[in-house]
Amino acid sequence: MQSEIDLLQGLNDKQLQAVTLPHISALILAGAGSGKTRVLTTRIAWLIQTSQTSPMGLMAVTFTNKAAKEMLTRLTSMLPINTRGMWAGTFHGLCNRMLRAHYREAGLPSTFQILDTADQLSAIKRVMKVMNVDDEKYPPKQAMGYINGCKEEGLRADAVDAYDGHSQKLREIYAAYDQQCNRDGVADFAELLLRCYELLQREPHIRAHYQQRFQYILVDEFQDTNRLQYLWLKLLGGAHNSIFAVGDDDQSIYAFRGARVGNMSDFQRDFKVENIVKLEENYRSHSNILDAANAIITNNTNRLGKNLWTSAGKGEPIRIYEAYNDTDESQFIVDEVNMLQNEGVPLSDIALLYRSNAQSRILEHSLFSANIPYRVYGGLRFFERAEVKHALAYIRLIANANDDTALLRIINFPPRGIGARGLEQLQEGARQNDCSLWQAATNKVGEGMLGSKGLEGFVGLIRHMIDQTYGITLGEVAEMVINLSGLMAHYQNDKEGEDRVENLQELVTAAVAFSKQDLGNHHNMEEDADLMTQFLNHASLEAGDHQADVGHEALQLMTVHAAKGLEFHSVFIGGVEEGLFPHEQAAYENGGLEEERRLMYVAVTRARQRLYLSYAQSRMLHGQVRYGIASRFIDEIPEDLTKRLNSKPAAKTYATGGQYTPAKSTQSSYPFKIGQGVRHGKFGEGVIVSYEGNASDLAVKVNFGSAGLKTLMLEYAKLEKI
DNA sequence: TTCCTACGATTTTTT
DNA sequence: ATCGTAGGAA
Repeated sequence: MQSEIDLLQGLNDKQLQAVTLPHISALILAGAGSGKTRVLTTRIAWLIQTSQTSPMGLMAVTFTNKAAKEMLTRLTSMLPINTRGMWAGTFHGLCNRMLRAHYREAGLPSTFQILDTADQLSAIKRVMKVMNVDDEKYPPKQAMGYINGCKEEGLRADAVDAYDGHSQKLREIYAAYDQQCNRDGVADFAELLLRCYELLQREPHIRAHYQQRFQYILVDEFQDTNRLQYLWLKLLGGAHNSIFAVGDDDQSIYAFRGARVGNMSDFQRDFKVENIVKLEENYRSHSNILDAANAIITNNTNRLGKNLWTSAGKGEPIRIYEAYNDTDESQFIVDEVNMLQNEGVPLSDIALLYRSNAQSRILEHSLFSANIPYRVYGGLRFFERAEVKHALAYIRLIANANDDTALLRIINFPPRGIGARGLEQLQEGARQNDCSLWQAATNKVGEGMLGSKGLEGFVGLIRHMIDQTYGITLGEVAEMVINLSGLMAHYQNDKEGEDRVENLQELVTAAVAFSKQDLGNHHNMEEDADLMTQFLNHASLEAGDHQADVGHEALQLMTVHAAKGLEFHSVFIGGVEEGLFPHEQAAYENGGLEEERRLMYVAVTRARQRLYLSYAQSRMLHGQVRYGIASRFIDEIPEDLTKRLNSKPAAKTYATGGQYTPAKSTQSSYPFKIGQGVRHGKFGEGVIVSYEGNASDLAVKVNFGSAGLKTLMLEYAKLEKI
């Protein structure tokens, strides 16, 4: 057993202060690269080692499975404890666990399944169809956003305000959707949190149980919590427990999905936090990089206030490159990457960051031509792939035949002659008897209805599968399902189906691995759902990681969002242009620009040694040429921290691209930046949102608020800066 | 039932 | 440009 001294060794004063705080609620403002995870894990280790609590007496909450895993890994390297059974995980994972343990009180079947986003959307479409809602007027995606938004605010349909016909209809859809989920015995992601919150609120003895148990609650990335998550924490934190919240308001980049930075100040107020511990010493980057990051973020208002510093030297200047178009930009990046490689920097320690995924294509193209191995993060995760979801849907039906979402996914896949009419009859039957589609199907088959051969086959198949399941392992179940369902044969016959066949095999492997890993995991009988259900949960809650992990020897390409929490020797940020970064869409949103700036702050602070910023005078976007100017964020970096790799815009001629004429001087083409406030004779005051057209025929899109969004020819509009 | 075409949208993303 | 979806034709 290591001594306390060992545990605390090497911490700086602030870190030490944070780690050894007494049993009070505290807010740790942890800047980028300030050792946040270390503080969090050391705090846990210290609490346990000094016997202030046991591994069972605390709860640690994170946003991603990756963060949870890393925390536990580090913890076991500090203390020889078994972390299995510890309440450390994501909000969703922990809520799921509570709901499983108290499924009766929560009003859920013991085998309830979790809908991922795609499942949820199809469930909503289904409800809307039953309700005969015009999906032109109410796009299902929008309805989903509405429903999730409400749930994340902690509101059920009956508690939501509806002002007009439109919102009343949405509320109706919400109510009907919840009803359908209840009947199917399924819960979407937001439902896990809301139902758990309601459970704790409604059942005093359950609430008391957990409040007594979790005397210490630790929360990571607190700035990303939404309202419901905060309410949930508040409920669990109770009156006597301590919540140790770690976060960084400057790195809040998820407001668009409901994160409320305001939770940080609410927390201070509600939990009477006296001291905020600020971790400002950065162990990652040289000071030029940090100074640039500080200079950028200073332009935001309403910050809790924090300034990163380092004892490392100034380091290299920030390199800025102005490309004349996107091809030039990616070529520049390729050249520099080659140089870095020659200098001995491993490819996996170099990252190409961009604001939007669309930017990766051209980079990939250049990298491919230059034979540089790269890895792009993002896209579909393993458990989200169609073939995997199909196989899982069969398993879901075995676990809970009332799961209509699962049934609809595979009732006719692989094709077995159940077409639209047959399905409609089935749904009608289900509606009349107010039962699940499966029950309707068995009824129909039981009655010996004619003309439903396909249906008969399907019901027989599922029943057969259920029979087969008894007494075999999870891996064997997976194997049995992909074979009996015909999925495997279907993809084997498809000449494009090679990858899919592999993924199905991989699913069997995953199932086998899961049951092995799970063998040692049966401590707690009360929350011991059967293995199949656990595996399905695992598939929904951990669809696989989007974020980079142990890099193979490949260049790392990802969005800035995906780069949060990571660091690299060298970082390229591409497309640092007005309209792209900050993104033009952000100009519409309240506080959108500040979030973009925080995003830039996150991007900049990923670099240890070297940082490149590049922008292009023109770029292909949505099949059209767009002209851009350098992002305001570049202007916000003091000149003396930067080095222009090519001379400044003015009268530059481009030797590399003789066939192109450079765009006009940015000065004359773009009198206004995106986001600039303007006044118009007729429409009043507005904000420049984007540019359209080419340099000789330039139009601006201006958001005039009440007067709406207008596209104006710059030449005639007579706009005035305000 | 399957395949093709036309249309629309297209910031960021975890669970 | 390009991708996914929805709806119609073979």
